Amino acid sequence: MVLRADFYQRPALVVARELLGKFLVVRKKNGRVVAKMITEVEAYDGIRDKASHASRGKTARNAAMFEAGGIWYVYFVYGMYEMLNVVVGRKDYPAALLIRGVEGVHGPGKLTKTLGITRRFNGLPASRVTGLWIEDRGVRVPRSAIKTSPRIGVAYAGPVWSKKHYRFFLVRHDSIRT
DNA sequence: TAAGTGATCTCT
DNA sequence: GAGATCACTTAA
Repeated sequence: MVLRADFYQRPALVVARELLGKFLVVRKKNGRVVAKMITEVEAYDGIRDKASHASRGKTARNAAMFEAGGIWYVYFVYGMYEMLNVVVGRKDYPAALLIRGVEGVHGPGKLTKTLGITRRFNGLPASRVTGLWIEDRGVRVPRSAIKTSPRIGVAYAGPVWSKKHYRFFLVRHDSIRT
């Protein structure tokens, strides 16, 4: 089942947990469809989140974060890597989830490279139409399989926001059944 | 541990 | 326009 806009248009921390165990699906140029289970995400929640690109207001780059949930926010960093986020929450409340890992691919930069995801998806809906979407394939994730930690690479955000447990990841993959 | 890489943002 | 920074990765 393809996740629809109403799934995303809820609080970031709620959607973040529920995204674990869902499948990121991409239709490649050759028509082939690749689906991989999401295993690691990070939340960026609101304008007051000092680690978020949106903390200093709306710019050309982060505009997608201010839209209603259900679209992609893809940006380019370090001269090399595309970062894939899905926008969540309501319109004009900037929030997004960075997809950091899927099964077999650990790291947001590697993930986009492996799956061929680039900024061309920025601002587009997560749907079959655009060729990049997320599905619920019935995987049940027990709460005990989810761990949290501070987000990676956000020391600049100061002592409060850099330490929030906004990173969610799966452990004990073998305990998860379809 | 540090370099690589270029878009983006914040000053001049 | 210039300079600093950066939600990363890899090789050492």
